[in-house]
Amino acid sequence: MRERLAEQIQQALGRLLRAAGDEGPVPVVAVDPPRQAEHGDYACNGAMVLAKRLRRPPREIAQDLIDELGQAGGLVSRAEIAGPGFVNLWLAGDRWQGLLGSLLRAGLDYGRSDTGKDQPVQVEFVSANPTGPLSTGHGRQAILGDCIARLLENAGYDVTREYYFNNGGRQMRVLGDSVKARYLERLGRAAAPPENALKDENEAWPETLGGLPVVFPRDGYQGDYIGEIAQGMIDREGEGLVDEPGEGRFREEAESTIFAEIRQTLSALGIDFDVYFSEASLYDDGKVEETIGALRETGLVYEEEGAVWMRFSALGLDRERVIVKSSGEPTYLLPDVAYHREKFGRGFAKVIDVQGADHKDQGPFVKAALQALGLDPARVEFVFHEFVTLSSQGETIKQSTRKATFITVDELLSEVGPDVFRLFMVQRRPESHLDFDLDLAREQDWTKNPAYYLQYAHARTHGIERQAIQRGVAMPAADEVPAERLDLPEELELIKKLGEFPEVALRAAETRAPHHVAYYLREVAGLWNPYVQDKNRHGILTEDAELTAARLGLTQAVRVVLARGLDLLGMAAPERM
RNA sequence: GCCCCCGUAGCUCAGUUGGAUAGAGCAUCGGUUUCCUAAACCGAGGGUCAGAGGUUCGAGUCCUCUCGGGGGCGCCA
Repeated sequence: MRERLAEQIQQALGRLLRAAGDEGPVPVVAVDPPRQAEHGDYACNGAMVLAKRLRRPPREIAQDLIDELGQAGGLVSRAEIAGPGFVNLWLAGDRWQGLLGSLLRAGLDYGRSDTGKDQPVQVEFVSANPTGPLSTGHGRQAILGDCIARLLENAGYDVTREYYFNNGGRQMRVLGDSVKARYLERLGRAAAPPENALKDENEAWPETLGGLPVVFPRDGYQGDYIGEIAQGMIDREGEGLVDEPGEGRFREEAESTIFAEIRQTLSALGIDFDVYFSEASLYDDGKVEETIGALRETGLVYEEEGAVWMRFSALGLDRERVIVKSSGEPTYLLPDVAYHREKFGRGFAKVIDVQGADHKDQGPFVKAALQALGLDPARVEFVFHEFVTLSSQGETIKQSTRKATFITVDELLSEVGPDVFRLFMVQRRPESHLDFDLDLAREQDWTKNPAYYLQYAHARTHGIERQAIQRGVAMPAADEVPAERLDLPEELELIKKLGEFPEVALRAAETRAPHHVAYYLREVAGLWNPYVQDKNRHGILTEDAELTAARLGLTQAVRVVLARGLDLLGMAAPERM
């Protein structure tokens, strides 16, 4: 409806320009729902945009525009000039009610679009290395990535969810060494480092303690889960592994155990990945070697101090980077470039990498390297999200990754459940810091907890239906809703709001910003809940059968939008609570 | 020192890609109601949009500078 109106306006503006002898292109003008309802259903700024080109006052042009627009094919019932030259437009009364019919006919397809037309898109997110349980920051990324994927699917894209994990390199060696150290400690063959030395990097680190060697790495992983993995190995293998290197069985055991737990956590969040991609496979398949070769051909690779560098300054960046260390081991950057080459090879039209703010600096280097390789860097898009803090009683809960005193996703989930978790994690725009208010999240009162507020609004539509059935009234079929009977201001406002859903979903997809959906749902629920509650003025189930059918139709429409919106956020839409 | 993000009500945050009188939740204070879900609904107060310039019909939004917070600037990932 908005498109049709905008089109009419563009054409009218074109006629105005040509009449004034201006053959230039017609500028695209805004046709937006204004903040204030008194300003009409839509407002257009076209007159002000054209003022300079036509060298006439905007209000005069606005009048011409209205004349030219006529009744716009019956779409518009009223048009007014306002303020500096806005044209406020009111749609013909039955247009909104008509919207209700088309919404109901679309049903659960309402709000879908084919913008993506089956284009393959990859969303890569979480990608945490299997060195420990998921932290709240990973949790945010998991929800953000999954919601972006859902939004893209809703827009018709063929989405692949991918998890890239780094299972080579130093971190994994340290992980294996940490487990082995705990293994030896538990067998009485090594001493645990003193607490104060673990907590404070400036404390002395003893070689031996009570006659036993201290083998735990200085930068080892300190979480309790490390000891549990070690204990598991003792239970199964006894002392048979004392001569096994940390890099071997210990590393493997830790990786597989931790990774299984991560997948379990993701599953509890309702997230399924299509592909788990291991960095190691890039080496096994020769992709890393291939990439070095290709980079060398760009002429931007050189050797210095025994390391292999790439001249990124020639690509407009502020410094050079090492791609292969003097030890012969590639840096993180190299397999990352190889990984993106591999992604491109899989034919994705677009590759979206969701990453934490600490990776912000890396994006440009990957893109520059791809460009140097003759690949289109615009096919990669980075979505960076800021960090998460937890607060309670107005105070921030202190967390430290190194000391493993951070709150895990699992711990949080055991308190608040996946739906609350998801909503809280997706309520902020990615580039804002996110303060997770534990007290509000734990709140059971549905009027206070924003997640329950949305879900209850949905459950209420079912509550009304149950009540209707009890009274022998059925929900009306989509084509049998006498929508013209819905003429209360709050009903029209609600219908108008429901009509925004497709635009909101599409915009959220295009801007990779699921929080828009969360805010929109709050608005819908914020209109719907009071409407239902205010039964003194208007019950849903009335003596008037026709009016009741109309209001049940509205109930159904609200249910569709809330159900679809909750689904875009990956939240359950319960029928009762 | 350089780069990126953020700064909006007491608190946590939105702000439709530059539109009209800047919004929501929580908290606070008042009023109504006892219901299709466990109490809900209505209303009020609260703002120099960090600050200063600039761009233009029009700036919370774009540009420059300053201040404050976070992140990054490694042959870590």
